[in-house]
Amino acid sequence: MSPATRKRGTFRDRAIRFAALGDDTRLSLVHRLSRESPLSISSLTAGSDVTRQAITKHLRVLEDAGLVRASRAGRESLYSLDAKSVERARIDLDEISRQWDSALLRLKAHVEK
Amino acid sequence: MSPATRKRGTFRDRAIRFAALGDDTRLSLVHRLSRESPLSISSLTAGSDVTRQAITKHLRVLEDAGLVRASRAGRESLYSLDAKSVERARIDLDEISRQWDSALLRLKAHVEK
DNA sequence: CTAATATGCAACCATTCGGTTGCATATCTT
DNA sequence: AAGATATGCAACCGAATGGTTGCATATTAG
Repeated sequence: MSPATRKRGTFRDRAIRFAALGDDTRLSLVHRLSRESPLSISSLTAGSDVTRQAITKHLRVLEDAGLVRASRAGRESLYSLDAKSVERARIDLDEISRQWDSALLRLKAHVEK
Repeated sequence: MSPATRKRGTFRDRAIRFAALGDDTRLSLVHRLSRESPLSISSLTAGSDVTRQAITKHLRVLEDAGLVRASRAGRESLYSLDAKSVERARIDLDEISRQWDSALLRLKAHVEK
């Protein structure tokens, strides 16, 4: 199933995003791309302690999660952050917080009754 | 290193939180706990399609990431969401978004100059 | 007391993951 | 054209993951 045809909002889809962020190398890539985009695979590899191939794989994971987009420019592959996808992850966390808050309110009301 | 003594804010620490959320079974546990806490392992297992042992392991992962806290009540282990930890994850995403926004502003300023 | 319930511990298994190395290919640069 | 640079592809490897089953133990209910 492609990202486009895949139904939105299942736990799996959301989990894939979080899983992509759930590795320190990838998280550091996301941070770099949030400060400067686009960046090539080589420049992303420079300043990392792993191989270019490892970085390539990580970028692929981020891309599959929709957190990052790639475009070819000559011999370089340039990666940019997809801010929308980061926002989607944030919204997921917001939902959890909201449900928690309202659960607390219900509990409080129940205790006071 | 215990969660308390571990230095805050490294990519690894943040990544561990996201990694804990990066599994659909665990994400669904977090969702349930955000609506109703505390819940026992048994009740969390009911309504899931995996074994109690699997759930136990997942809860342990969530607990190690600080997203959830356990307490014993008689023969039951009761798990609650730790809202602070969810908030911390949200803050991490906010930081990424903010850096992205300011990078965009810098780019815009540069182009207009 | 006895049976049922709730959990813990440990071993085991297949798959995924993060990483490497080696080689091929495409695109500049000179 | 030739060399340097940037990337892609594939095989391989050890460790971590997600899951199971079997058995032991503790607590509560009848």
